[in-house]
Amino acid sequence: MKKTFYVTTPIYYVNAKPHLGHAYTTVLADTMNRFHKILGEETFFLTGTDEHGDKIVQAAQKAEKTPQEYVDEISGLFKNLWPQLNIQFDKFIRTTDPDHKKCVQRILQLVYDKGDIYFGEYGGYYCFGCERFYTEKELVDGLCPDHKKPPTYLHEENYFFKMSKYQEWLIDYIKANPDFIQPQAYRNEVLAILKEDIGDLCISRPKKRLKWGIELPFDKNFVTYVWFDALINYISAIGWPDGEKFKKFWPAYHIIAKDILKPHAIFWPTMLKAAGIELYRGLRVHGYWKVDETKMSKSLGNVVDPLSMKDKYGVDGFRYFLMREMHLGHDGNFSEKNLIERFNSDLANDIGNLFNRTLSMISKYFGGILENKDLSFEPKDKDLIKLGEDSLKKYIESFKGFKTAEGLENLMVFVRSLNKYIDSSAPWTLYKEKKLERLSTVLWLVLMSLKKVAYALWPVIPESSEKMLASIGWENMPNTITLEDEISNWTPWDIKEKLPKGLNLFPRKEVFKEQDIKEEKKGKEKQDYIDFELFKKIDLRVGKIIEAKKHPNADKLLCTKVDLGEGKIRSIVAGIAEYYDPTELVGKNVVVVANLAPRKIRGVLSEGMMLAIHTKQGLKVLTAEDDIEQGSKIS
RNA sequence: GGCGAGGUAGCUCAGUUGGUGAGAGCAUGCGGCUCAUAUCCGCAGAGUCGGGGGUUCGAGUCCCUCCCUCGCUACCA
Repeated sequence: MKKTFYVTTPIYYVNAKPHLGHAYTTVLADTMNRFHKILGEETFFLTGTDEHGDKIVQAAQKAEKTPQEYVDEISGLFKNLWPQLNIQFDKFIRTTDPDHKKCVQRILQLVYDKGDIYFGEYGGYYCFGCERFYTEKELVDGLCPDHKKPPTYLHEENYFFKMSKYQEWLIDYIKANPDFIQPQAYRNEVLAILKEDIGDLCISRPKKRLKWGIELPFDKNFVTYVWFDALINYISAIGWPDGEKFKKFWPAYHIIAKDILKPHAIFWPTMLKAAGIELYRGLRVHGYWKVDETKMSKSLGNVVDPLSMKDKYGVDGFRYFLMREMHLGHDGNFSEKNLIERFNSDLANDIGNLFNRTLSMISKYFGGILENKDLSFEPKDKDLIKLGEDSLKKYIESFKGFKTAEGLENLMVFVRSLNKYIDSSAPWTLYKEKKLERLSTVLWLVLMSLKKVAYALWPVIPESSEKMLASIGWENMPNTITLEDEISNWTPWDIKEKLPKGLNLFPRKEVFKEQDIKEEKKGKEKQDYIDFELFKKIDLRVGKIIEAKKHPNADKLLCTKVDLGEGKIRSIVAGIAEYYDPTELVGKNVVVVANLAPRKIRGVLSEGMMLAIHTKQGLKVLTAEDDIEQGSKIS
């Protein structure tokens, strides 16, 4: 039976336009999918959209549409975008698909019947504007990121998944399967998270507040929330439990960005375990693309939309850069300058020119057809063959590990050596000296090498790869021979028609001028400052401490009452218990950030921040002279 | 504050269990070729391998310490 390969991207939330990050993840998945195709495997590639939740409902209202109309529209944007990047998915799943909903409910019921879902109380920060809970991490400076207002702490009853029950098992599993989560750094991170109590997972929302979701099969008053909906797409898409595709393709490789590591590395395996479903095969985690901010600054007038890069440099130029420049697990830096340099050196100068010069010679010396197929290799030819096979093998190994940058570098070693080989063989001299037999051997060897290079590049730059293969008279497109077999296949093929005189797939691009680079540097220096407007936003005031006591539930914190002369007394929690006795603080005039967002600290509300000086001896609260009026503004 | 990952040529990165003068590509400079997209090939310069200390006959590679970056986390606010 054919080996199978199943790869997924996350399903993308339909409240935002696709950006560079989405594009990278999906191109990587497509590249991996195509790579396994040319390894001769039967593959399946899933992507899609995540369409439930409040944010969608609100966005729909704004657009004066029903949620369904709204998600239909945005989901379509994603679905139609990918083909423009030559991304060929096998299925595009939407969490509003009826099949998906049924599948989610079936799994919920299964886990519920098993006793791993219970009803309990939930408390969290709730924003009435958004009609949703936020985790502390999602809050920006203690405020709802959308409404910039402090959330309210609410209790309500909900359903929970007994995730903690599987914590020990998961630790053992990850330790026993080093390949399960990669790269290593993220595996370590997951193990670190698992050292602490992961708790149980709240999986529902009452319908009275959220209707746009999948109803719990065992309680009509609730819908499921986020993870029991979203993660299950990976198996609902292929027809769990009885579907043929599920039987054939599961388990999958999941590609994700590092921001959703925890749900995929912890929630999802425990969910699968609880449902008695085989775990996924591997999780592959990549970093972020940083986009050079100065390039995007308005003052320079050179704002760059990364997706427009494909229009400027072609789909393949863009895809190549993404795959070549991002080292799996690390953050990458996206800049047009780097893209141009990479495009010119690898694609235009090395690969493109190599194809062009070879075709040109075959055309000039043999009228476009290499007839002599009776080749005899000299030692230097055999060296080239050895080197080519080695580099292609390394390429395959790297790609199997999702390390595209490393793989492409290995392939470039072969490409460079081909340019060297042409130079040292000097076909133009052979031609002058009429050594036509040797000349045809040299050109065949280069041509056969080019076939391998073009073939190996198909996963990354499919369109160009196909053009390259066609240009050298090899019309048998991928799937007729596996890449691994092709590596050691050094037999000439029939060239039926004259090969073209040249092939200019990647015309060189203009390099950035020095001027631009200097301006870029100038912009960078500016970033180290904050502007005056920003400073003005900070409201510093003098306040008198009228009461101070230890925090009931924390060693390092003091709870104080501070009078800012505004008619009400503020409660401020300060992390200075190690340095001050509560009594010695009372009566002091201190400096307070008056407009800092309120926040609960270990259960006590803090409505401001007391400034303090970090001295070698410890913290010293910044004080003002005693006769200064409370509420005085500092600037 | 704790844990983890890093800090190697201008840039992106390799450097096996410590051992011949520290590497590759890109970028820079010089030279060569002419089939080719001013492309290709060769040569060269450049690095106190984050700082300091230690173990060792010998350390980028082990130990300690400090500094910096990133991630996670916390009784930071």
